[in-house]
Amino acid sequence: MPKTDGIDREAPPADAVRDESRNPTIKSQVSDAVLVQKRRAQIVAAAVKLFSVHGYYRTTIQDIAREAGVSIGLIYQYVKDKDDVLLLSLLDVLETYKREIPRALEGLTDPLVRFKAAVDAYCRVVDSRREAGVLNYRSTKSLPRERREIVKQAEIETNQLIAACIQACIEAGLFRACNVELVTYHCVMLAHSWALKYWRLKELCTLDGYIEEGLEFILASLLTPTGRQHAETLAGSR
Amino acid sequence: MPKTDGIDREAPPADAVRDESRNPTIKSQVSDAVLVQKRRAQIVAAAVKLFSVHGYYRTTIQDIAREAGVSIGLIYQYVKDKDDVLLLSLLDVLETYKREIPRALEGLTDPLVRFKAAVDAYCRVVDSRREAGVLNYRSTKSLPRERREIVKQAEIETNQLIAACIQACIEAGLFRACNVELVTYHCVMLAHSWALKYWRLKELCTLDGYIEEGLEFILASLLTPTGRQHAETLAGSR
Amino acid sequence: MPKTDGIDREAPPADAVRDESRNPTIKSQVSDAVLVQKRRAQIVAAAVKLFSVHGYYRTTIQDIAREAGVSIGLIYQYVKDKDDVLLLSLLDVLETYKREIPRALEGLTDPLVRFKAAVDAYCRVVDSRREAGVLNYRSTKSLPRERREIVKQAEIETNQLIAACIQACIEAGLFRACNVELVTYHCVMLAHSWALKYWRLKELCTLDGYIEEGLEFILASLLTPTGRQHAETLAGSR
Amino acid sequence: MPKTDGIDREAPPADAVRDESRNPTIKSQVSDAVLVQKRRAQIVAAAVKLFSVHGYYRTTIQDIAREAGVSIGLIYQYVKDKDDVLLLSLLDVLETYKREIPRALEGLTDPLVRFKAAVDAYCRVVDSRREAGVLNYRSTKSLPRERREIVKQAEIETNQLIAACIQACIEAGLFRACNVELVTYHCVMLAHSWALKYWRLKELCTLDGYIEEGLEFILASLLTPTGRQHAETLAGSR
DNA sequence: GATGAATGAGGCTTCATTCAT
DNA sequence: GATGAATGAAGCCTCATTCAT
Repeated sequence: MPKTDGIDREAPPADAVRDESRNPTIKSQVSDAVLVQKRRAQIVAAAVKLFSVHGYYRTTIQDIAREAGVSIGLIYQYVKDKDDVLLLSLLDVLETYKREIPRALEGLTDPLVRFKAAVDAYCRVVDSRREAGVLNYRSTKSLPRERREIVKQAEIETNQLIAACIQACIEAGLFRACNVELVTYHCVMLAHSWALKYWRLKELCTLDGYIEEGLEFILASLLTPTGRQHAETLAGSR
Repeated sequence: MPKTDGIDREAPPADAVRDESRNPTIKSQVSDAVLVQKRRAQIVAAAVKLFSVHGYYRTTIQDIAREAGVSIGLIYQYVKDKDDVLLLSLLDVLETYKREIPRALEGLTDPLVRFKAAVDAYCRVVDSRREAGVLNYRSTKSLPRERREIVKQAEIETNQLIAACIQACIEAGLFRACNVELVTYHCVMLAHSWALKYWRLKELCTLDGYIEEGLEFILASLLTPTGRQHAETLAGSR
Repeated sequence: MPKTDGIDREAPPADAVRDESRNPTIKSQVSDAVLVQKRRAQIVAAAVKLFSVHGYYRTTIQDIAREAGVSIGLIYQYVKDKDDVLLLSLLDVLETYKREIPRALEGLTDPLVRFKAAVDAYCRVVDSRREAGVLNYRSTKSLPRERREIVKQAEIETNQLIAACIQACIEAGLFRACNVELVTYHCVMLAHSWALKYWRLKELCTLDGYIEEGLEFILASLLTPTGRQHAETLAGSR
Repeated sequence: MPKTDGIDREAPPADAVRDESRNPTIKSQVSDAVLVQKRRAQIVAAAVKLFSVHGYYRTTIQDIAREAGVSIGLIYQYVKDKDDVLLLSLLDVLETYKREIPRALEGLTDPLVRFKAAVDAYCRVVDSRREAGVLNYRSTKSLPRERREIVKQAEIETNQLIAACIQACIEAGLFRACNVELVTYHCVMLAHSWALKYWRLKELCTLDGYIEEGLEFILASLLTPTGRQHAETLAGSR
């Protein structure tokens, strides 16, 4: 597990590894790597948008082609299946998480600050692509088992970003010893719930309020007396 | 049943209203109410099972008919649409929640005990129909808006069962003042998460451990000093 | 191998066995056996006609449906695949051979007469469904290996009808000892060639002439002196 | 009709005529004749191979391009159509026959020897390109009528090579008078059958045995008493 | 009330062909 | 001359729904 500030140094390699292990699974008939990148981005952008609104099954390849401004045939040069488009789409969303959380941590060193920033960032990325976030819950099961695993793996990797922050807090004596991955899930579900239950939550509080309240909830259980003091200091100096 | 101010007095009527407002939307060509009840149960049982495993779109009416041991034509005598079957199925799952939670509260009077029992029960019902629980997340959006509302309404009503317990604890001075419905969602998502992330959680802890840890998490934030004392007393007397 | 007059007594059972072993390979979603029989006959009749004229790949399921006067969907209730339709079609043609040759032998007892009648009948059935006969040569390879085997098996069984006649002639001392199955193929190809090369043969001779000349060709090589005498006696008494 | 040794003198012109009448129908966008020749050979070699194995319709232009080691676009510079590729492929096979049979006759003068050599050669070329030989039976009908005629014409020309030998035997008094072209077809089908029924024949005899037996079969019917004596003399002197 | 055969619109996917580079 | 990315018409097949028995 990374220490206080080693997190963002660890993440990129993990990212690279995932990418390496993922792209081979989806072969394109086109060899030009740059073009593949570009076209797939085009296709996925359209797909995520449509899948988010209408769901996987109600969205046709025709729809995606039209939205992306390309022909149906073109899609099939960059993708084997409609399933492929879904996989790419789901991964694209998870990718966003993995890109944005580290960005929010840049320059931050205090473990508690980093933890709060990470959860805050997670909630905000989810908010920024709310429908897309729900997509994972709706459609992952539409994938064949093997591909489902790829998605799960990507989720676990994103979770690591949070887990590392928690771990750092524990090691700094700010958090009590706890089941790190389980606590991570509490944080993850806090973020996801915002998207999953947005239809109701939006009537109960603002995103800011939601995050603040959620963090307090989590911290109440995790902070050690030392951690609590540290938190108050931070609050005071703000 | 909670005391305080009548929440439980609100629920049953709500139930009745929901039922009244629901069944009329799904008309059967068959008039004999008992038969309708029986046939629908048969159909829904098959549907929930298949939807849970294969998803809504991958399950055909033919599949459902075969699983239910009836003919295709029969299904269309008790249901207008494939959508109807989905709605009925989703409501059936929510129904279970609404049936089981009150059962777990029977005979309990202490507010804190009731709260814990409610959350515990919720987690356990969800666990008992894990796949079915996920179904709501996967397929609710496949429903036309109007019907989606019915499902949301049913969810809100289930939430009331938890909310009432929280409210009671607050009124008994055991919980701090809080946004009741928001906290309810924390509890609800605790239960739902068990199903949604079962693939990973099952490797991190047992259901018992999950519930216990989850409750502690929530209580850490909610209990007042009084509540904390009360909780310790309860633990001691156990 | 059947004796002089046992042939037609053996064929039917063989037929039955093949049928039993064939139908299970093609499952229908409809259970009513009579209806399946009727519908398949309808579909196959249309398919053979169209395949014969336009070939397998140029014929669409739509075409077949239209020709058969049924809907596309109906076809798929009696057949799994377009491949299935092809298999059924090919077998249907072979079936005709297996039905017509024994019919031509009914009541005939003299081995040489029977042999000539068998070859004659074969040539005439082929002529009666010329295009369909060619279909086997054009399209059998379009079938997956396993199904190709079924067709080959059916061909071998048809060949047995000829082979039995040859065998009987040998046993009666009319034909010299020879590689029965190989000679059978000469006879079979005589018949098939009429269809395969009809475009040219029809300008060289009539079917009657073709058969007569072909039989003479074959008999010239096979008849023993005894056989030759017997043949002349037959010719004289005619 | 050519005499004893005029055959190979006649063939080339016929060849040239056919070539003249064929190539114009298939226009290339490339003008350099040598290059056209080379590229087409490359394309056809790949096509024959793939068509033989997978059939015409299951083979894509992409497959052919890959097998030939050229681009898709290049193919369309040397060919108008996929149909064109098929025509070229079918003719290529027939070409082989027309090249190999005369080669087998080189230096032979005795009519009976020449006849046997011709049939023997035909059977052996067919054997050497068995799958390709079958291709003509499978795919000629996939061609539009006009082009089908070109293929038929090419077949008739190949037949002439055999017909000439038969004619020579008749004129030498070795064969009885007979319908030369019809008998030619018996010979042609003997050769073709080896490919068409190879799946079964290969289990009944060797190619050598097949040819020998086949020739005896044919000769039994054709040889005059003189011819028969001649044949025995040849056999004795061998 | 129950059945299940029949329908056909609509989706996914392939692949011959074109054309800009 | 050569390339291969792009196109989109067309085919196979599925499956919700109907209706005659």
